[in-house]
Amino acid sequence: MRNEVRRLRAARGLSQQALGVALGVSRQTVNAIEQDRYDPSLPLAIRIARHFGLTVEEIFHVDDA
Amino acid sequence: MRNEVRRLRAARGLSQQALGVALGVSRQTVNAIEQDRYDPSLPLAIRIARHFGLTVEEIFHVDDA
DNA sequence: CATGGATGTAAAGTAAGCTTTACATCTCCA
DNA sequence: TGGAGATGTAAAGCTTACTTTACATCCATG
Repeated sequence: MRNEVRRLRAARGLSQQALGVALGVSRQTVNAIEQDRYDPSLPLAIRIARHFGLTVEEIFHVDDA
Repeated sequence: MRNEVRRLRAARGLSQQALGVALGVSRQTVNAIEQDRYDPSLPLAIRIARHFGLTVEEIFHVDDA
């Protein structure tokens, strides 16, 4: 799964740390998601989408199906 | 997190088994999600939403935030 | 130069998502 | 009546999501 998190975060001038705090996760988690090392849980994905005022599907793109 | 999976599945006359097959998961997984025993992973949530022609946010509702 | 902020990454541990196998209950229908 | 399909649930096992701690690198700026 690819995602737009890095782009959205950078566009707002936030650090990974700051975004992590806003989302209630560690900066390592933000980093891992941005680099596609793993997918966020569903509740975290929904919080991310809300944070950026977008839908989950606008931020997270399934490669295969 | 609450969700509309049972309602949507029943409206289409599908068994948990049939939905599981369509989604690529076991019927126990469908059952557990319908009963809020745990949240689906993000990729599974996206597949569910697609299956029903809805968005993730239309199907999965975060209680708290 | 050196200090600090931002990022990348790794290891160890816990919790959550999902599987298979198995059993129990209920309902419907031949 | 009894067999089948649908559902609920549990245990054991594997993988993934996330944490904390820790260290390394890269820039920018005093």
